[in-house]
Amino acid sequence: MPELAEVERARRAWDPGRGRRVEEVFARGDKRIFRALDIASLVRGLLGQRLCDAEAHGKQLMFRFGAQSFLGVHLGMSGELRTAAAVHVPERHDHLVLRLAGLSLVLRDPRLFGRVTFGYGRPPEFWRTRPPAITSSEFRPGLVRDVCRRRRASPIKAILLDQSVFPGVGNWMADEILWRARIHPRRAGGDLDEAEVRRLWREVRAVARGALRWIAEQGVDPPATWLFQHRWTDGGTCPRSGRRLVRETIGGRTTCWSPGRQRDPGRPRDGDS
DNA sequence: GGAGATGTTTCAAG
DNA sequence: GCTTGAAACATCTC
Repeated sequence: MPELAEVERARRAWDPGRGRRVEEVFARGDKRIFRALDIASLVRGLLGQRLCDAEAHGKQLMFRFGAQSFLGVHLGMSGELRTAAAVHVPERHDHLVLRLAGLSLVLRDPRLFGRVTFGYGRPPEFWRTRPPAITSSEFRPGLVRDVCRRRRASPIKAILLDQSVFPGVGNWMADEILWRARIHPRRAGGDLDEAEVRRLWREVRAVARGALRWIAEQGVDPPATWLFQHRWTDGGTCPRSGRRLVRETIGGRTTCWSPGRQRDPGRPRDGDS
C-alpha cells in the first residue's frame, strides 16, 4: 500500500495515543522487520515514555517517545498502523504492539518487507541524513537533472523510484507523474531534454500535493481524472485520450502508461505496442 | 496450483 | 569505482 500519502495517513493512525505512556511492549523479535535491532533496548527505551511526536518523510515514519526515544517505521509493501483495545491480543501478523493507557498501538505486516528501527538520544542515521522532501522548496529541478544525468542509461520509471532523490514516490505515483508529464516510462534518464526534466519536476510536486490532499487529508482515492483509477487492471482506458492503457514490466515493476500520449522511445512515430 | 502484488537490499555483471 | 538489472525476501489474494 504505502507511498507518500498512504504513509502520511499511517502517521496519523497512532494519534489517539499521543500524550499517553507506554505500559507494555510486545514484539515478535524474530521477525525480519526488526533486522538486527536489539529488542531489549527497544523495550527499555519505550517503557514509561509518552508518545510525543509523529513525523512522516517519504516512506519513512518517526515516532518520538519522551525526549530520547525514536521509533522508526517503514511499512514496506504490506505494513499498516492501527490502534486497538488496550487488551488487544496480537494477531498472527501483529509484530509490534505498544499498550498504552486505554489503547494499543499496533504494527501489522503480513509480508514482512517493513522495517523497525530505534534510536536512543537521537534519531537513527537514515533520519538525520534524509534528502529534501519532494513537497519542500529545497526540492529543485537541478536534483532531477542531476539524477537523470547520473543514471543516464536507466529507464526514467526506475529513476523515479530512487528514494534518495524522490522520497515517497512509489510505483503508482511514478506512473501518474510520467503520464501527466507525457514521458514514456522506458525513456532513458540521459535522453530527457531540459523541458522534459522541468515537466517531470513539476508533476512530481503536483502528484505529491494531490495525493496528500485526497488520500491523506480526505481519506479517499484520487478522482477518475487521475491515471490511478484506471491503472490497476488490464483493460483500463486513458482518462485523457480514451485509448487503451498498456501494462508492462519496466525497471522490475508493473508499469502502466498511455500510448500516444507517452511516446515510445523505440517507436518515435506511434507509441502503440 | 500459479502468478502477481503500491518495496528495499544484495549481488553479479558490464 | 560506478551503474544496472535480476533475484531474494514472506505472505496473501485473485
